[in-house]
Amino acid sequence: MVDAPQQPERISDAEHAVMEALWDRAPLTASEVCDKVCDERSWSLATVKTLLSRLVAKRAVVTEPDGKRFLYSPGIARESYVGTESRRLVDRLFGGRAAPLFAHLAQADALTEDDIAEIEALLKELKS
Amino acid sequence: MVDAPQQPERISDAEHAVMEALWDRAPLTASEVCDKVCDERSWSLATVKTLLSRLVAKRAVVTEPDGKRFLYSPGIARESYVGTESRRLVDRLFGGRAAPLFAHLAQADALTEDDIAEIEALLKELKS
DNA sequence: CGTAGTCGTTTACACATGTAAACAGCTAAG
DNA sequence: CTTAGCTGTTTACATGTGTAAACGACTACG
Repeated sequence: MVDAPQQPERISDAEHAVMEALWDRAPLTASEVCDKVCDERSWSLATVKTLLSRLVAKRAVVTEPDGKRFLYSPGIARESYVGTESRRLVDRLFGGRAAPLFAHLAQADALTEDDIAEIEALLKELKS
Repeated sequence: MVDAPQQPERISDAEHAVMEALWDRAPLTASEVCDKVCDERSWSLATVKTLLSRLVAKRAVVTEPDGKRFLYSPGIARESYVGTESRRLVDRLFGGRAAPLFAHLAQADALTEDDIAEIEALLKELKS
């Protein structure tokens, strides 16, 4: 084990868009990834290739050879990424407590009727 | 009005630490800010001065002359910053909906008993 | 009156990020 | 066989960020 712990390296905004494409469907080739993201963000294929390389370097994306080219797949679960990022925000802005975040969203009218209903349901489940 | 809309410029991680100091108490001099943050992050006064300048440039911090030096105060409300950042996260990771964020926190055991109780109370209030 | 300390400002420099062109290798079509 | 078209890799360059030293102005102590 030369490489053991490997705390998750930070994924940038642009890189994140690429990850989303791969989380949605994988494995994909570089140009397939581009097809999925390039119109939205108006990137060139070159840009996507750079981002993919960087993600591979960070081990956030893994490759598998397919003939002469590569197929790219996520190297980390979306769950895990979302977890780290949410935790980061809650720690930085709400002292690590989730309730103040919730309070803030409520106060900012960021909660729809549906949100409220769903959260209520989840709460009920948590107490069972 | 030369300058009207001014969408909030991004505040970096290090800058954020300085903002927290000023949100906690203001106005402060540069070295007072340093006193509050420099041990935690082991920064030099020089670093704090740089961060303050950048924040002033971004208009996230405002200055008021006090004799020969400046007193620094937040130029944006913490509320507002927290709002933007929370929104960013919810948009990027949860499709703009708050319920999935909540679901995620619940599933990741990031909710304490107290959180749950508080959220329940808030929900009750929302429905009144 | 010099000089040590304290301000804010300028300059510095390495690394991250956004964005992409250039290049080298290979394959498929003429 | 040449060449157009894909690959992935290398190189590029501007801007942002973390971190700080250097500098110039001023004040207060000796």
